[in-house]
Amino acid sequence: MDHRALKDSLYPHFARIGAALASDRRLELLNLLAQAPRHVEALAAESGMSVANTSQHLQTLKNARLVDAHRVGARVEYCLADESVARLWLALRDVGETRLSEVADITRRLGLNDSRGEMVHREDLERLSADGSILVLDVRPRHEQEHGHVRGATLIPHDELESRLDELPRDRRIVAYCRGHYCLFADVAVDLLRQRGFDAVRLDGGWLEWMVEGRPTEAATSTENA
Amino acid sequence: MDHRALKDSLYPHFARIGAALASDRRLELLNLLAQAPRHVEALAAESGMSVANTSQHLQTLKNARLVDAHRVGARVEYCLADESVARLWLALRDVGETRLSEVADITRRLGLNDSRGEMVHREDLERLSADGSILVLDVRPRHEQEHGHVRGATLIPHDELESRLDELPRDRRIVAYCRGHYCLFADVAVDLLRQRGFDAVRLDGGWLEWMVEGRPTEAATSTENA
DNA sequence: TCCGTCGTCAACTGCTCAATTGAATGCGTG
DNA sequence: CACGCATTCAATTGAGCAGTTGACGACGGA
Repeated sequence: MDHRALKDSLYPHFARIGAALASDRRLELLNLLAQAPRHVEALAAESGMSVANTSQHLQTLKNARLVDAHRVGARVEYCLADESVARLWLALRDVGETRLSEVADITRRLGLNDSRGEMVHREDLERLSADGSILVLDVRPRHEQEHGHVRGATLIPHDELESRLDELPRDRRIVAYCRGHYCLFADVAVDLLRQRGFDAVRLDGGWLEWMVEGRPTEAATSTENA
Repeated sequence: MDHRALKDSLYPHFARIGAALASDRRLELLNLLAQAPRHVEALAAESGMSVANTSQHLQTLKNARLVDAHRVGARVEYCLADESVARLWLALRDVGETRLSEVADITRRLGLNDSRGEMVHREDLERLSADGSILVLDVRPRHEQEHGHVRGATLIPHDELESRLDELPRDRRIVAYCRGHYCLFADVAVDLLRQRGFDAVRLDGGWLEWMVEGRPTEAATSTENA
């Protein structure tokens, strides 16, 4: 039956997506783009690749329809195509975490477990933030904050934190977050804040997990997404 | 900082998983294994590959920790490693459906849209089944049914359906399901049942989607998973 | 309008992977 | 204890991808 033939013609298309995910460089680019759109040169700098190589990988991702590109003045800005792509990347990471022992080893050596006992979970954050018992602190780089952040969060990039401590309250717990599971900005921030006498913990996960779960967000100054 | 180096050493591991997903043959094997465990020869037959080739691809999947293998008598049975792998495969399919126009084209030519207006959604099925207003019918191959099925479903493999129509009620709606989104068993079954005067519709999705969402299931005769 | 900058394309090399064939391994059975 | 079957391994071929270098194209600013 040709139904069979048609159905089998689907798999090569899905395999195209798999092929796009088969390179560590491209996954790194996807991870960066999951935080905020960026132009090629920035992606090259942040990933440590040559511009030409970065461009090639971006073409591959674009052909697999995982990212979109559009010109902004002289530059070309790339962004994640869709929230389903972010979910795919999280699903891939989840399989790696649960199934690849090497990933668990590296995670342990990153010290990501040390503070595990003291994390606030995402489902609790909205309530705690709403009743004013905590302050939510975003310590990601500025342009990622501007592209979108947890609704109501205070925005202080990690490299400005030390000089802006006077903006933070000493009578409330501070919950810091950054890009996501493997990002250390929030851990570093929590360490600093504690040394200075603040009551600080990090959020379980980060912007990526928050957004994919459809929790309330806002961008720059205007509000979106109830 | 070596934190950076450690973090970057994660990506190659995730890319291993991506590489395992980069072949249409392997995705077909994964899709089959997502229904029920199988031995190599059965997988080779169902996928139309040589046994040696099938075995090689299974090794690749096993090295990426996406499937597990264990001996059963003279044979080696392969099964999906984890439910997170099923979620990954669904996430991949979802990106393909929303982003690849070719996939949408093929889906349309499969006629999967024709009956879309008449599908029962998964979140409604439990309720309808519990209060006895419908009968849930599983038309997948027998050994897939035995490995697990929707709790309370009636099990009639598609190739036995015509000869077992007397087991089905004429005073209740029948909701048929099969493997999942791209599987046609349920569509064929619904057509047949309607020709014979039954009130039949198909379920939106199938076993794969049902299981991944954690809905009630049972295996063979014994019950599990509340 | 011309120049400088940003990004892409083309060509090339080294490597990895898919599939085939044929041989070897390991298990259950007689 | 050896035979037979299911599966895996080894070796080979051809195709395809990663990364570099250098040239080209497109846009904004002066």
